[in-house]
Amino acid sequence: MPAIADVARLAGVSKATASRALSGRGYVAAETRRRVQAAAAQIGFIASPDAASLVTGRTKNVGVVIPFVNRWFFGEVLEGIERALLAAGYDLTLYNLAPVGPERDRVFDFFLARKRVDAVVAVGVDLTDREVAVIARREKPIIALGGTAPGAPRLAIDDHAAAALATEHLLRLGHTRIAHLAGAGAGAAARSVQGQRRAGFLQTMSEAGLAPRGGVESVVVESEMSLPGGYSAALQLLGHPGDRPTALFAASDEVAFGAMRAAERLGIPMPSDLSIIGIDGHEYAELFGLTTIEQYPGEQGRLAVEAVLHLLGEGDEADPLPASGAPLATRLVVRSSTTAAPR
Amino acid sequence: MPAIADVARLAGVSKATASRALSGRGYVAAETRRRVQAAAAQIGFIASPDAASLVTGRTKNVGVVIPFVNRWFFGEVLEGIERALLAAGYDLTLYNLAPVGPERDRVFDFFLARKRVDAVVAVGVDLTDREVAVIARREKPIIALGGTAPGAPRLAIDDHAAAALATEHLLRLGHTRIAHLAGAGAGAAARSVQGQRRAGFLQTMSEAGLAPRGGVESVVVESEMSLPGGYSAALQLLGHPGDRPTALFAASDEVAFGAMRAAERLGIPMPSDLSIIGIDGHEYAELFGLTTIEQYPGEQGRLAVEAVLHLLGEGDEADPLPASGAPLATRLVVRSSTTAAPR
DNA sequence: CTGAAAGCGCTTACAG
DNA sequence: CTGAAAGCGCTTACAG
Repeated sequence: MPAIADVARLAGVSKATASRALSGRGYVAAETRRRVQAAAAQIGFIASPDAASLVTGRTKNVGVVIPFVNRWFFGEVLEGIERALLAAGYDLTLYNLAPVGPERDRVFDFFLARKRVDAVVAVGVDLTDREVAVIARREKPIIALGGTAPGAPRLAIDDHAAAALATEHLLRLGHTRIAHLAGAGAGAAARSVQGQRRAGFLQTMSEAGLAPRGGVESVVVESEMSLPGGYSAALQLLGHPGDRPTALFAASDEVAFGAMRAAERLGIPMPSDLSIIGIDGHEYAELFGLTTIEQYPGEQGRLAVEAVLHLLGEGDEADPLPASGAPLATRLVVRSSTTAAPR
Repeated sequence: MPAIADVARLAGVSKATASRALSGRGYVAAETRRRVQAAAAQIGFIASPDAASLVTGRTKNVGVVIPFVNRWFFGEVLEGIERALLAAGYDLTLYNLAPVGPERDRVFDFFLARKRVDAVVAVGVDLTDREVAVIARREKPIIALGGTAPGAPRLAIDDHAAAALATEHLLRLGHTRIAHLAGAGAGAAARSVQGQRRAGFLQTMSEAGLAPRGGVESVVVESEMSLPGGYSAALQLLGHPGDRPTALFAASDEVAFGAMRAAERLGIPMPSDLSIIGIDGHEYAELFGLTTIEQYPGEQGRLAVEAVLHLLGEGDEADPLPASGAPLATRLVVRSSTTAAPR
């Protein structure tokens, strides 16, 4: 492995000059720079990032904390982050951790407590004060995407508004018996993504004078935010004899797909007897004719990286923190899964 | 940020002793070790991995090259790798790169050419000789999982055998008009995963005396290995008037789901008029009643890490390279999507 | 069992 | 514009 000393020797300059010529920082005569670059290319020199980190204090590495990799939203976000980071010459260190458990503590107390990353972006996870403190103590910026991190900049869609919009869409179609397939923990964690969606639904319903007679539990069913989760929740909800809802607002498209599957299984004609709307804009949504509130996780990942780089002082210092404050883009896309309420 | 010198001072020992006490390498009196550990804990010292790498030459970091994150197989593998790496105290640096393109070159010529990772595991990607050489020159071991890397240890299921088994299953059910929904490039890249599956299908068919009259193109359709890919390929295949196949062997479960969707759309009753089998054991397979050849990507990821750690000399040197040579586990799981051929 | 010294491969003031 | 020197934070022979 050639070191910078080898380059310097070959180019007939000092290590300092070689370093300046290669990094582009500091003055170097054009001719000298060319000679150094040629020498580096000739022996295949590539600077050791670890050695550089040691003195600059910058690792050019960003940690990404994410609970899933194999759910559409998370996978898209991750790909978006990776693409943007790579383009900026940064590495991505992945911390894929279960929502709770000993692994999570280990990631925060050991992995992220070291000086291996310059910043962390937390995707779809609610960080505790303690977890934020661990990272803040190392003076590393945090960006929360989707989830929450107390005191950290947050990039997210307005989940409450998205849920309200989805619910409005169903109301306008004349539905009154509407149920919500919520994410697990929606009732308990009010500020979480699933909590906000549930709240947006309930508020819109009650503003329409449709407070549920049987209590909230009669119109909100929680399940894992996945296709199988939606399937089993919908199976219970729709299979129960009695006042079956005519419309379902699913907390995610994957949950909606599961619900569609359950309705098929139960022989409920769609959309005539059952309308379904989701949130996400999943890549399969078009194929399944699912009406949904689209969001753009790949782009969200890119924005998160932009914010991170800004916080790290890369690029134009003058620019404000991108997307700070304003909620991220969403769009209602109406397809065949929603129609007028049966009469 | 406390450094090891701070710990040493507080514990009243030298940096060398502090280092030995904390790392567990070298002799340290039990009492001294306790004192050092207490001091480290007191000031929240955690060794800088970069500084350690510089002298040990080990980064405790593994690079993962993977073309997708958001396809079931790849997502599962990634989670399996991450879990195993974390457990071993290693970081995972993600290189999610498009199958071809300038980004790919950049990853190999810059990112992986540096001394930032100890090893790389390449998932579902066929590395060129040049790419392997870049990494080998840095003396970093490579493990290929699913794809191929010339000269590197390979972990994979026997794709040819899996395809043969799937085809056999359909043949035994009396099907003779069987088509294969292959992955893109299956015909061109014989040694790739999709190429092997295609070959296994064709060989089994011809051994059964069922060489296609219309040429290979009449029974093999290539598409992207995704649900939408399978959908559009199957739509073409099944929508065409004439001798419609009675069974489909899809190169992956996601392709199979797409085909099921296409059949529904075309009003073809399943499984009575059309049997479908896939490969993967996708988490949705059970829900959709899909017969498939299961594989276990999470476990495969774990095995890949085991192999990497072994190559890096961690753990028992005596153990042989895990799973070297022998193909990884698969299992035929019969569900409702396959049945006897219509007569 | 412990410490002083050297060194891993860079970059950055500081002189000149 | 360039070089000598110091130093980032560790670990590892080498003495003792």
